Amino acid sequence: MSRYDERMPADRHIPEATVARLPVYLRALVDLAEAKAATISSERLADLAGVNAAKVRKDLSYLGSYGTRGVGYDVEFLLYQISRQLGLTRDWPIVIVGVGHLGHALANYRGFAARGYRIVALLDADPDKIGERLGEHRIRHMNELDDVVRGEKVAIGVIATPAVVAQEVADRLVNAGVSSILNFAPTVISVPEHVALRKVDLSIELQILSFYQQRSVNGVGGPDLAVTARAGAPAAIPAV
Amino acid sequence: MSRYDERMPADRHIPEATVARLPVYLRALVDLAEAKAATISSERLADLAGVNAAKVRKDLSYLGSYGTRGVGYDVEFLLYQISRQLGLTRDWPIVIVGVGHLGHALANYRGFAARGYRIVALLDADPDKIGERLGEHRIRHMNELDDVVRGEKVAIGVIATPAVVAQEVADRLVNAGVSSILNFAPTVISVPEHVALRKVDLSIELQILSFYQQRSVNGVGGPDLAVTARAGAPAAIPAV
DNA sequence: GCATGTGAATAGATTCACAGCG
DNA sequence: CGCTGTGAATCTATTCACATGC
Repeated sequence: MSRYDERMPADRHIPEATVARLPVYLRALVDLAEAKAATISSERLADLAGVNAAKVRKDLSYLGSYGTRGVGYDVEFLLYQISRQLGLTRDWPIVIVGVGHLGHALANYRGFAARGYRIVALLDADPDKIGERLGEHRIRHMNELDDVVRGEKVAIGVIATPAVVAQEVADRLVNAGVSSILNFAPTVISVPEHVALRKVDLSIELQILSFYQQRSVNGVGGPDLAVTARAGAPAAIPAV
Repeated sequence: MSRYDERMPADRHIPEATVARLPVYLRALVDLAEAKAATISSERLADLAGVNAAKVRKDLSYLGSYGTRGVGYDVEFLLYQISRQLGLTRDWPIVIVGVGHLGHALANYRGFAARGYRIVALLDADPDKIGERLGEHRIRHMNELDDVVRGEKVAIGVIATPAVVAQEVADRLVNAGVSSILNFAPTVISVPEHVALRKVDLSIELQILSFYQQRSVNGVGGPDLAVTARAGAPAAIPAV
């Protein structure tokens, strides 16, 4: 803490596109910190994040004037600021609903715990799965959803069920008090305005690729999906 | 075929944001076709896709003038046109590299086969896994990557390895001739210009949610992540 | 009459280019 | 001098609103 409260919050409005890139910068900063780098320039951070330097500077400027002209950004300081913005300085209890292959993968994903996302329950509707152990969790029945969410003050729900039940699960999560949902089910779900929703859809990503693939074969002007060379990188992940 | 060649291709430039929505429209159309709907208005399709009607019309207009004023769009016809644009009328051999929990989930994901994405090989570097059966596949060793890609004319590679080896795998895929990559490894990878790249990053999505979650708790203006309202919760029809 | 298709208007994101400052 | 921070310019996407045509 100590040295980090010198400068203050800065609650400007941060553009959505910027928010989506903060986790990428964060990851690069974690690597840099591990490599004992003290400072980093926008140029180099841009390389690591696969974007260009102007974008890095503009993005970071929304958080505040955290750099030093002629020098760059202090790695530890920036790391802390971005973590704080992303809410990673606190603990986020989450539930995963649907423990099929994907649910399994999510439950085992180490990137969650590492960032403060603590799985408090794995829920499934299949009686055969109830009780099954998975890491440090036992799979519990869907009808415990309400108790778990309320009891553990779960704010984020992850849906990894089949498409048919996804909307129903979303409704139950929202009713129980969840206010952010990450949906992996391959279907559109709708939630009330006050609930934040993001989706991850595997087959959609492939379809986007085959669109451009096909185009490039046909010689019709390619996309700008490709990376700028061997340095800059990924393209925009469209809205959702 | 027959009736579908009446009108022609229309190779306008299609905006990236539009391309990303076509698979969503497609899924809605598949459901509609199964439900025997003959035509669909932009209004209703918008509901099913979770967007607004103006966007649907603008998006579809990039493909051509495929609707009928006063009536709407012919479901089957539009279904075909979008499939064609997305390259789903052909077969896409893909390889999945990295068969951990996520790779398993991907290998078992039914949405791939359904759309013409045919898994031709599952590759892993871990000797213990080689030979293991998984659905109709045996896991093969990474060093067969080149042969498989060339032999089966694989255009799309899926990376589901740990972050540390992702760049190396990407390089090998590109060298072998793959020209589209879907990256699930939690790291930025870079590829040559002519290769299309998309990424799916689970922990980034959670971080984006906790950003907004935190903001809403603090009362700082929320995002527009949430869906329009409670409007059209799609009809329950499995598929996709 | 009714829903599409589309120019025009608006909003949002990216990039440029350079002043400002350590 | 070097690198940040940021207005201004540009590019992309969304939304509006209505003429168009079945």
